[in-house]
Formats: sequence, structure tokens, C-alpha cells
Amino acid sequence: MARANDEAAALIQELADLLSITGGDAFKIRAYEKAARAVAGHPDDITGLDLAGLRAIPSVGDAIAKKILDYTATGTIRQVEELRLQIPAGVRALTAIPTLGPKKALAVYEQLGISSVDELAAAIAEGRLAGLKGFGAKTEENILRGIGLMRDAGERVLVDAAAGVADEVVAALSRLPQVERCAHAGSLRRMRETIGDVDVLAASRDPRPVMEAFTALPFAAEVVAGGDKKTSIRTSTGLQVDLRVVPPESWGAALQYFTGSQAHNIRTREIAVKAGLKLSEYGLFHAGSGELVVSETEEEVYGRLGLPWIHPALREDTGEIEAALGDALPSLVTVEDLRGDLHSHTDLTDGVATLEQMADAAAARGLEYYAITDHAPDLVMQRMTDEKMLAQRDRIAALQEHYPGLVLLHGTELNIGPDGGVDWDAGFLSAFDVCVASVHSHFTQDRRDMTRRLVRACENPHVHVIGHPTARSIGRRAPVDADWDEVFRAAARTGTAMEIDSFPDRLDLPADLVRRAKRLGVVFAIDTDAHSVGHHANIRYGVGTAQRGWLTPDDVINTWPLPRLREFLQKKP
DNA sequence: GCCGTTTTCGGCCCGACTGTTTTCAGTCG
Repeated sequence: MARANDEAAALIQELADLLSITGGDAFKIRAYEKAARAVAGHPDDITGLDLAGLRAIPSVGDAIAKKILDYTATGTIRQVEELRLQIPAGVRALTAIPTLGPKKALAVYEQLGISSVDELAAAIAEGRLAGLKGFGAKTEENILRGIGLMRDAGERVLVDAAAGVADEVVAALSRLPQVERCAHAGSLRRMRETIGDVDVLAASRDPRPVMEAFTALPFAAEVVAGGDKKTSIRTSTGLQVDLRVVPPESWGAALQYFTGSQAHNIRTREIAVKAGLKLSEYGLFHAGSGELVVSETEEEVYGRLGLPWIHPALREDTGEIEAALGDALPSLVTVEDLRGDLHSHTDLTDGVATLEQMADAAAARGLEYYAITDHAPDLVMQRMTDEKMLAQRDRIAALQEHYPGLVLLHGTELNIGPDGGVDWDAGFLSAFDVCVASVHSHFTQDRRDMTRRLVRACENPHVHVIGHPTARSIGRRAPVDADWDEVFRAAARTGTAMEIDSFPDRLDLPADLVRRAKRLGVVFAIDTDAHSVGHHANIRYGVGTAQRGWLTPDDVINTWPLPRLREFLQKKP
């Protein structure tokens, strides 16, 4: 189901994980991890590559190339299969718990036979970890908190995983002659940051072959329920997909109904009732006679209720009905509105693509400007130096002549230290076109210190954008604690943009904070934070988050023409 | 396991934080 590159990368990463549990050489493990990232980020499909072609991928040598060939031939890697026999999948899953790494996972497995997150939670509750070397009270507490964080994410998946499945289902069903229209709906259409199950809607007069094709999809591992109107499957990754088939004339009403949210639907149905109407997934009807009023398009349904069409990202009953009634809905920013991207990495630091490949990708996106923002020296592991950064600037200047339609900007992603300071002095910083500054450590500072830290970063005259401001990792790391209103006021006052990082596990700022920040006069940058060519596709999720935050193009600095952006980047006195 | 205008061998992702281990291992970015 996933791209071959992603599947091979996942297997290589699993090999690294399993070796780290069984105690392999640390450098070898890192080599696998690096290769996994490189394969996932490689722009060409590995299926068509021979040994030499595979070895041409950076960080892939002879041994890993052969493992990839093993995968393309057999669908798996022999060494992974062998290690899976030694280490149950549940033990590897334990390492997904924050603060619990491979060593502790192996310890609880070998000494207590624990091989799942549930068993571990139960063992802690029963006090069975007491006395185990390396597991004190604080460690237990941290593990329980980590498990809680994972369970809050629950069975939900990140938006990109759901979107990938939905895209494949919609593409497959759309090819059927019986299907007149097909689209995804539900929380995915609203661009929620996590998705519980995927809702797909099809318009057809002949549902049975559609349902049969649906349950015959290669990744349909289990049919949960099957009928003429609704069929549910579970994919091999455990994600449930619901397919509803409706008559073509009901399309608009059904799409409105199945997009939700529940709260939004209740409001629209109330409006219908007050107007003597009844709204269902089959249409808008006269309450008394049952006569159909409208049903073919969402616009007609909303229109007959006295409302303009409401963008799916707004349908949460958080003020969109009132705004619609008052003709005050925002004209939301779209992917097409973006002229540039202000945050990206190359293989000079932790990216996997070269400067040239990233510039090509930006040009392919049709961007007018593109900032390369590799990490700065304070993130010590990235081993940045003044010399490397200056050499990159020269390379960018030389590369520019190849891109008549794309202006390459030289920037950096600074590290916001615990006290709010950043890498480099004012002199060095002032020579960058754009500086993003982000929190990468000391996530647990208390609210007062964290607020002061972020405010100070905003006040730095050379910091233009605060990158992934809450530093959260969905399902893994909680957002940092700060007085966000105070941070946003500082950002507005100092002309500092807040980033919306488009990575599906970040989506940071989150939509609710985006909305709060906008009210306080903040502007935003919707960035990919791309570390590979493929990451540019994530921009749809960043834009979705911006839409959920009610942003218009004017709120987003990278929709602005370059001269206006340059003026903004001049920033403060 | 990968890689090479220091190297085909010997480096590589270092440093800080946390909790517990009384001298440091595990985890993380």
C-alpha cells in the first residue's frame, strides 16, 4: 500500500530498532537509521533500481543495497525476519513509550516476560517492577505518563496515514464504471490532526459492485461490516475505513452529513427545523410533506438554509455558523496561495537531499522563493560551523542563475537556548535573508521560564519566525508549557511570525493556538520544514491546520510577494 | 554499516538531562 521506498525504509528502521534491543554495535545501528531516512527521502522509486543504482543513494552501501534487493524480490528482509523471531513486536512497541528505550524494553521483557504496552501498564499497577534494577519510582511514573500520552492519541492515526489510505480508496473506486462520484469525508476532510477512521463517500445507482470492489482492495485485511449502503473494512495496519454509497442526486447532502462534525451537523439541522425543513444525508426536505427541496450539492444545501458554503476545515461549531449568518466567514488560505517556503534542510545538516535537489523540488512546486535553513551550531550534533554556513551561501548564490523563476534565500534554523538566546551574534545573523528560531531541548521548563524564553526569542531583532513553537510531537511529546497569549503579544509587537510546521506529527502551531494568535495580531509562516524532497508534499497538512485556524492569505507571510516579505524581514529597529 | 581533497582503516552524533547505579547507564535531540 505504501510506496516501496517507505516500506523498505520501515524494514531497515525496524532492523535498527531490533538490533538496538539485542545490543548491536551503535554505529551500525546509526548507519541503518541514516540509510532508512535516505531511502524514504529518495525521490526515485527503488523498485526499478539495481545494485549500483541503490548504492548511489547516499548512506546506502553494498550491504544495505543487497538488503533492499532482498526486499524488492521477496517483500521482506531476511535479517529482519530472523530478529523478529527473537524479539516480539510488542517489545519493540515498548520503545515507543517516551523515556523507555531499547535497554529498558529488553529488561522488562527478559526479566518479567512483558511484551506489550498493556502488560507493562498492568505490571506497574501490580508493583511488579519494584526492585527491578534501573526502575525506581520516578521511572515508573514517567513510563505511566508516557503510556497515557500514547493512549490519548488512542487508536487514531496521524492525518498523513489516513490521507494515504483515503487517496488510494478514492482512486480505486473512482475507476469503477458504476461510480459517478467519490470523495473522502469525515474528520479527514476537516483536516483534523489525527483521524479515528476514514470515511469515504461514493455516488452510484448500483452499490453492490462498488462494495465488492471495496472489500477486495489489496489492503482490506478484514471486513468489519458489509451492506448495500455501508461497508466497513479494517486495513492491514488496523485503520478502519467506512464506505457509504448514496444515490447520485443525494451527493451534496451526503457529503455535508458525513463531513460533520457532529456539533456542526446538529447546528445545521436545528436551522433546518426552525425553517420547517428536515436535513438528512439524503437531502433537505419539507418537514410536513416530505418533499425534497435540495440535495445535489453542498452549496445548495447550505444556501437553502440561508448560509454560504462553509469550508470543511471550519465545521466544528466553533463560531462558523454565526460567522456564516453574519456573512463574516474568512476566505481561507490555500496551497495555491503560497508563493514560498521559509524552512527547509539539506544534507549539510540533517536533511537527506542535496541543496540542488531541494531547489529543484521547490521549483517543481512552482514557488517564487525558497529558503534553505540548515541548523546552526548550538545544536551540537549537527556540527555546523561558520565556514560551512558561508560556503553554503556561496553555493546558493552560484545556483541561483539556474532558477530564473525562483529566488533562493539563505537562512538558518537557530536553536533557542534555555534563556532565550540563539546561536551566533548580531553581526553574523544579520547576513542571513531569514532566520527561523526553534526550541529543541529543555522542553520541561516551567511556564514562567518558557514564556520568557520564547518572548526573548521574539524580541531578537534577527529572529523572523518562531519554528514549531510548542515543540510537540503528536502522541509522543506534550507541547511545552507557556503563557501563549503573552508569547503571541510579543510576536505581534516585534513583527515575529509564528510558524505552522507541516510535518504530520508536529502541525505546530496547533490550529486552536493559531486562532488565538491571529486574534492577537500575529502573522504566520506555513512551512514544510522539509528534510527531503518528498516532505514538500506535507504542505497540504500545514495549510489544513492554517485553515482550521481561520487564516486568510494575508495572515500568512509566505503568500506575500517577495518585496513585501523582504520588507517584513527587515523587521525591527 | 558507511565513507574518504586528512583516511580503503578508523573514524562516525556530541552533550545534557534524568534517575538512580555511590560513579554512571539510559534516553533524547
